[in-house]
Amino acid sequence: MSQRDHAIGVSDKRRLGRRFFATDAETLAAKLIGMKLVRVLAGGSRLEGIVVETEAYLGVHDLASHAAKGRRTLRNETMYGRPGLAYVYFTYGMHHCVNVVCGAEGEPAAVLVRAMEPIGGVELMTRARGRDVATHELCRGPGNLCRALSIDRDLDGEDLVTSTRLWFERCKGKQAGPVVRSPRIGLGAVGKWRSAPLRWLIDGNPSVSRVPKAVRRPGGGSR
DNA sequence: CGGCCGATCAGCT
DNA sequence: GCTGATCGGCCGA
Repeated sequence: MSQRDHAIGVSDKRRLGRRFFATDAETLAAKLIGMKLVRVLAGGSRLEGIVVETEAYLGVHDLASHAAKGRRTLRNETMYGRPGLAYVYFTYGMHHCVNVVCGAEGEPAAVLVRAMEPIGGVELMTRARGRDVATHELCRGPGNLCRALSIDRDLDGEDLVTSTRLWFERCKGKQAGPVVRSPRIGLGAVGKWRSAPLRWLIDGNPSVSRVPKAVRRPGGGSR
């Protein structure tokens, strides 16, 4: 590993490379579950956690995608870039969301990182959230995750393969709970794309943003 | 320009 | 379950 990477603790062995991202959105959404996401702040502090929830946005034919029907603007330009770039957008006048661009360059596919279970830098994440929040809630939901990790449009276009500010690593260790699928969250009227099972999550993980009805446990209370 | 809407969240009923 | 907050982006006139 390079001197610079060594200085900030990047492990080239575990870090996900370009090849990992150069696949379709469904495959990547499934593969990212259980991976470690690392964020290093400007001051050098390291925040990290395990990805527990993702959503796939397939391409120009996916009417729920920002790039539906080939829509291409300044805002979503990154979606058309190389696999492994971070596509960060601002929405609802107050929230940011982070995606991983995948597929072939020129084809706008991406995976939205919806939730993460914090495993490092909890105090800094709590401070960034600016409110009293339980640890497992710090990165529960895409807006909360970006707030906790201080991710905004400044990181749009960041190359996760080479970045010293944001990247993914393979994570050894157990994954508590089976990976299940559900429809994506928060979509408008986009026909069949509203109900397509393009969301992946670890069933039973407390950092998942919303428990899908389809996998609610029999006898379990409402949530 | 004007107007509408959103890959959300928190707080209340 | 419902709704207000809050504003950049986008599209149509």
